Amino acid sequence: MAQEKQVPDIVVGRLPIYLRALTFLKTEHREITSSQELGDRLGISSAQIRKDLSHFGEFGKQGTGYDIRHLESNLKRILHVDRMWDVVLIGAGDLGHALANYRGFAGRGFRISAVFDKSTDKIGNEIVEGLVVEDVAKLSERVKEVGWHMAIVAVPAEEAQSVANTLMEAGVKAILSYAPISLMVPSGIRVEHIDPAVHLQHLTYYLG
Amino acid sequence: MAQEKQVPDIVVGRLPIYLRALTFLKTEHREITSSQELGDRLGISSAQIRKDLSHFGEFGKQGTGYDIRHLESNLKRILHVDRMWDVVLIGAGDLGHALANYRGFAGRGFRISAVFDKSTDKIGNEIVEGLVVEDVAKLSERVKEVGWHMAIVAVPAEEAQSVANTLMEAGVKAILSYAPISLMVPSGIRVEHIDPAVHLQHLTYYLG
DNA sequence: CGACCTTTGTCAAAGTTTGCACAAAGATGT
DNA sequence: ACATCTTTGTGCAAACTTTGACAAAGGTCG
Repeated sequence: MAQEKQVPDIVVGRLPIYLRALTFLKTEHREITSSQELGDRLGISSAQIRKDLSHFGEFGKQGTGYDIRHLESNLKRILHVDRMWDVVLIGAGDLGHALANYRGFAGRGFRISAVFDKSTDKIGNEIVEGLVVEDVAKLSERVKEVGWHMAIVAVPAEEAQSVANTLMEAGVKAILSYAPISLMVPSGIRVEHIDPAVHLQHLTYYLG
Repeated sequence: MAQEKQVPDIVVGRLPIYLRALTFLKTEHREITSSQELGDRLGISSAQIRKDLSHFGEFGKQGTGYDIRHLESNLKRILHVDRMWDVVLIGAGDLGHALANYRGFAGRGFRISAVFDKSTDKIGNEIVEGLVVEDVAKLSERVKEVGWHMAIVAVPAEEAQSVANTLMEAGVKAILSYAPISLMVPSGIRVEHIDPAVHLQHLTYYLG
């Protein structure tokens, strides 16, 4: 039943979680797992995991479960992270710094390949080995020249929409935004938002 | 219909987004808005916004819309951010640094009130004015003493589960984790995960 | 070999979430 | 004062998502 119909976005959103769990199991030198075990670890029902995976093919073996490396490589293929994506980062503040230095991207398909900021204090600085902060005024030009498809926005709320507009106009198709506003984008462009205060507020609701 | 039945978690999860949008409208010196306008800005249908809010009471006025300050203060009350929450941060790496320095928490109900790390290089450093990194070995003791209810975990994957266990054992009820693993927690404890690679992989699915 | 155990992939049912559509209430403008 | 416009809150139906259950397939072990 490989992708006859469009796969629900909510299912797609769980695949990276499954992939992460498989990579973790590998660090424990495990070779085989089951929907039951994955579900227990992730707090998801085993039926849901089987159903989700069934949208893309048959990866398991009855009576045994899933070969971890096999399922992992299939999920990487499905998510298109069986290649390396160059990502452009806008914002070289504390957060931009943390992202540029984050060691976790490489093993999961991503490389921060350029950093932009508007502050003259930061432009020209080598934020991390081999990565010099460029002037955001050159952003549009450089995106068109290099052809990046993905960007991470780590600028203050006031600047985020205008940076996003520049990126989209220059051809970027997917944005991960850390700015505490909801970016408005036309259909065809995909955005994900990360805002720690939103998550904390979701938690406090239940703290009564 | 104020909270007769339990409100779905998916609805609760949208409230902080609504709250953020209202705060943003205030920066534009707006006083009134409508479900239509909010929906357009957030990419959510107006009916959904009205329905979500109706779980908690009636906040709008027919023919007019919503008074921004009135709805904002109600949402703050509902989410329990009409007070300040002290949050303990574990991990004083680049990310911990960015979080400790983040100016955005204060206006939204949160204050990082202590930082812990295991590295002797970091313990004793003043990570930000008035906030000295403490030894994670003292974490349990200090949490029990002070009684924090919320924590942010910004340590490497290998240490995250054990830090979370310490926190829960010491009485923490809600955790925001930046570690790239799914924390296993008993029911009664709430966890939210932030993992940029997960979001990026969700995006690459659609980049074909 | 055969009995028994495990686990997948899938169907149908149950449960949840969203969106339409509209009455009621309030605004606006002549 | 009235017609017209706007916008809420909600009942209902449609769409979507999750779960339970099970046949089929494969493994284990005496």
